[in-house]
This record gives sequence, C-alpha cells and structure tokens, in this order.
Amino acid sequence: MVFEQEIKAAVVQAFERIYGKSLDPQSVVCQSTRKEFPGDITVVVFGLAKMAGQSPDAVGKALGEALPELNPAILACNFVKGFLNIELRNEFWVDYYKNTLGAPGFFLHHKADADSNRPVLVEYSSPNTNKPLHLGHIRNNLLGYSVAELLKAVGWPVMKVNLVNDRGIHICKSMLAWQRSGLGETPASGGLKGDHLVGKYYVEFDRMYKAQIDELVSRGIGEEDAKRDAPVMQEAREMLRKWESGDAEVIELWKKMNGWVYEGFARTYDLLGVDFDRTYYESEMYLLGKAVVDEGLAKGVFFKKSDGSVWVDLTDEGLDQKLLLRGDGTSVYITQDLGTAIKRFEETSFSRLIYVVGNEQDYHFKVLKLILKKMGYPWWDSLYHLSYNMVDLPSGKMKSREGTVVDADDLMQEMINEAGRITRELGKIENFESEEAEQLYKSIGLGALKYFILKVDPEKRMLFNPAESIDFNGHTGPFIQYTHARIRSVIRKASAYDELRSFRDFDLGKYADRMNNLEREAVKCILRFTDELEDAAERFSPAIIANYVYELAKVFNQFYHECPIVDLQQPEASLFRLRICFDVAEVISKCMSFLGIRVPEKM
RNA sequence: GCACCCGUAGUUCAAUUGGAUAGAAUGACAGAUUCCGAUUCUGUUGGUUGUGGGUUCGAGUCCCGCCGGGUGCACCA
Repeated sequence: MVFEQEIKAAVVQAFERIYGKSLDPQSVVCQSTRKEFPGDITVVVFGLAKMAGQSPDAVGKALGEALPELNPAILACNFVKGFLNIELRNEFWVDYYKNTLGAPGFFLHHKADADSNRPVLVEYSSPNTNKPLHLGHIRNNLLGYSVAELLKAVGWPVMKVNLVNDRGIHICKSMLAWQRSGLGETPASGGLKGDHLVGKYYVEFDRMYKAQIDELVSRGIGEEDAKRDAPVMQEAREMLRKWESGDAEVIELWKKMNGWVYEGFARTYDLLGVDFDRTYYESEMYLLGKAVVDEGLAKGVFFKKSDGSVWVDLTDEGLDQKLLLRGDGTSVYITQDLGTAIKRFEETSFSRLIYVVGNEQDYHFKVLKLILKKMGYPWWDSLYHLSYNMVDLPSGKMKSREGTVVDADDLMQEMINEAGRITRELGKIENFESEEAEQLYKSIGLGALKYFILKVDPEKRMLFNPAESIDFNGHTGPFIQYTHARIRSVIRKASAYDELRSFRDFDLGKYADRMNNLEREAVKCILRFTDELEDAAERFSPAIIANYVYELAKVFNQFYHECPIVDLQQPEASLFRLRICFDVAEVISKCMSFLGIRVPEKM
C-alpha cells in the first residue's frame, strides 16, 4: 500500500513515546480506508491496545493526536470504533503521483529480488492431440497466459511451456479409425481444420467401438469382457505396441496426423492470443520416469512388490500407496511427471514451477509434491498447482459423452460474429475500413470472452453467459474497452487546442491545492496499480487485476460525468484532468494487456 | 464408503486473506427522456453469507457437526 511503511514507522515512534514500549512495525495492521470515512490509510488499533494494556479508545485517540507531528504528509486523523483513519495531504498525493507515474519506467516494474534471475516456469494448455480444444482449455490457456504476463510485469523471467500429450492409446484410436476409413481424407481435401479432422475420427472410433460392444453383449458376452475384447480396441492396443517398438509405418501415420493437429492448434492459439516459449512432447519425455524409479529404490523411498511393480507408501502423510511402475516395467503418468519435474529443475533451476491444470487433478499434484519431498528434493515446495474448476454454459453442463462439448474455435467465432452484429447495430463505426472493422469485432468478441472468464476466481465453478459477457454496459470486457476508447477520444479532441497540447509536461504540483475529491479519488485509484499488480502476481490471480481495472474504469466514468475535462476558461484544471485521463488510459491498457485483451483506440 | 473443492441479493460475480454498516453488475419496480413494451439517464428495492455450534475485541473468511452441489479414490493420461 502507498505510504504504508512510513505510517507504520510513525505509529511505532508514537507508541514508544506514549507507552514507553517498543513495537515491531510488522505488528501494525494497516488497510486502505473505506470510502464512507474521511482518510486514506487506516490503522487497526485493537492489537496495539492489547499491547499497551489500555482500551482501544484511549490508544486510538492518543495515537491520533501524536501522529500528525511525526510525519508532514499526515494532515489529520480521526478515530472511529477501533479504527484510526489517517488523512494525507493533497500535496503528498500529487508529489507521489509525479514521482512514480511520471517517472520513466513506471510501467515496467522490476522486482529487486536476489532470486529473480531464476526463471518461473508456467506450464499450461497441455492438449491431447486426438481432439480439438474446448471451452475448458480456454479457461486453462487464458489463466496460464495471463499469470505468466503478470509475473513478467513484476520482473520475473518467465518461461511459458506447453506439454503436449501426443502419445498413448487415445492417439492410436483416431489413427486407427482414419486408417480403416480408407478415405485418405486430409485437412486440404476435406476442408476441415487438422485438429477437427482428427477429432472426427476419434469420435468415429468410439462409434465403432460401441457398436462392437453392443454386438458382443447381444451374443451373451459380459460387458467387461466385451469392452476388453472388442476387435477395434484390440487393434488399437496392437497399434500402440507397434508405436512403442518404433514400427515405421505407424510412426509415419502418427507424425502425419499429429502434424495436422499442430497446424490446427497453432491457429487456435493464434486467435486466442496465447503463446509458448517452449513446447515439450510427451513422446520425448515419457521414458524419463524410469531413472526416477531406480533413484527412489536406491534411496529406499520406493519399494517393489512380488510382481515387480514399484510403489511409494504415503500413508504417513495421510494418503495411500501409489503405483509408480507397472509389473511389466512400463511407467505411469505420475512417474513421467516426476521425471519431467526433476529434469526441468536440472535444466533451469526454476524458482517456481506453476502447473495450470484442472482441479480433477488436485490429488495427483498433492502426491507429486509429496513424493519429491520424500525423495529429498529441497525444491519440492516450489511446485504450484494452479487449479481451476469447470466452465458451464446457460445451455447446461459440458459432457463429452453426450456430445455437448463446446468447441473453442466455434465459440470464439460466435463471439466475434456477435460482436460484429452488435457493433453494426449501434452504428458507430460507419467510417471504419472493413479490415479495421474486422479487427475491432475480434477485439470485442474475444475481449468479452476473456474478461468474463478471467474475472472469476479459478477455484470456483463458473457459468459463462455469452450474451451477458458482450454487453457494453456492466462488469464486462467491452465496457472497459469502450471506456478506454472514449478516453483516447477525449484526449484526441483536446489536443486540437494549442493551450492543452502540453498536458503531459504540466507541472502537477501547481494544481495540488485546488484538487477536488473526485480528482483525488482518481489519482488514488491510478496509484493503486502498483499494489494490485504485485498482489495479483504474488497470488497468481488475474482476477485481482480484472476487478481492479473495472473499478478504475468506473472511477473515470464518474470523473468524466462530473468534471468537465476540457474547459478553456480554466486551462490549468484542464491540463491536470487531461493528465489524469491519459494515465487512466495507460493503466487500463496495461492491465488489459496482462489479461491478453486488446483495447482499441477507437470504437 | 473415504478424501479434497465449492455454497454470498431473483441471477452472475466481489469482499484488501480475521476488520468498520457484506459491495458491484444485471434483473425487477418507480420516475425522466420519447416514432417504440427499444435505447439512454436518475432513484428505489433486494441478504439470518446453506445450516447448527465453537474460537475472540471482531467470523462470509478459522475449527467441529450436519445439508446440498462437484471432483477424485485405475497397473488411463
């Protein structure tokens, strides 16, 4: 919080002077003052009263009288029911504003941390190559991208990594169905995006598989057996065996079909606006786990059962026993994850490894960390599972079995179309080139989607309402984009006047004593940017920034509504207000860029 | 059955991580504007924070018990 350290120091000083007891500045609890009370910073005095051995009332009043003398920035204090509100001078705010926002590099924050040369790895997206991306992936990608951007903004070196699940039985299923169709369909021939084409055959496999199961069951075979013995399933398993043994024909088909999928994914990522510094493939990583198993056995952390399978016992941590290596010597998912984590630490010495993965894997990551802890890796606690819940739609839950999965490409396109429809209806863009208009529809449609998803706490299951998200009023992305565009427009118009063109060089101090409450609120809200940014980055929470930028936009709207920005009778007020407008727009565009949302200059 | 997550205005979400009178948006209602049951303003309404206990100066937040919703408990990934 702005000025928090100084206030704490002053409180400590006053406390010592009055009660003769020393005080740890950490034990002073500060918060920003609620709007309904006069003041900027509030000290909670209950704890101090206990230490002083007097009533909160007495302590609060005594401190309130002593504080203004201890720091010249403090104008006055008022005390209400255990809360000491401290009011700072206008001059303080303006000085602070000048020295921070005005200073070069304000928007490029750098954390002076000894650890900050060690990278933070953010793993997100992690798609399977057997089907296209869906709504759930959108939440994943948006979270991963924006957490990475937030960490960068506070000065961490960040690596965005994608771990593609490109091998396994499920991949073989779509390969098999494609092969059996005998059509030789390709993205070029079928006009289908590569990932959708492969997804189509994955569904086709499932159809064949179910038909065969039904057939077997109708001949009196038990369902369990039917599932295991269905011919297509046996073929798929055979194909997986061939893949693992390096069969040239299977590998070639695998490469070809995965290639189609990657082209498809690239287009989806591009439209969604996310990117990666490095992409890993499970086909290159899945053998890493074996070395881990040997290591764990050597350290006596793992044990072997009579059938040759390897386990770890986590009962002392309140969990159960966990399999790490099958009896036949093949590794399982968690073993591979152990291997990759260790390898990544060896390669990068990451200070943090953040996994953006759905909450159905909460248990998995808990186990992963505990095994690393047991194996004696001191960095085990640097792993962080950024867990997120599902996204529902007004039409109901997404169930892959019922075919109600919402495709990411379709959804994005619908959002863009809807943005176009609404924008044309409002008829504000007659003078736009068609190319420019298309860009605008994209910004609005995708901005609506991104903002709506990111503003919600990831842990919570959420409902995405497309119609509500794209409203130009309300707590939405388009509202913030629109506010930004209006500010830019005000500034463009003001720049037509010679006497207002120099607002960026205006000496803010000249106006400090005339600053009104709204202007003061606006300045305070702008200055909160630094705190919110650090908070959001520390807690890996884009929602904090999303909610802050909305508040800022509302403050501007109020400001705009009640103070004339351009008033040639009062050039100094105009210059001051333009300067505020300009910085509000800068902060909005900065915050939105952390969320991966574009803010148009005009709309 | 066991474990973990969630439960806040009619609805969708907040609440500075234990702080003040639980806030926004949207809906509904009233008024203003008016080619319009549209749009845009202004105002009002709306809550025993699922429930019952506990901890303390102070609980939506922490602990225990219920109720409801979700997920996990594979030699799948």
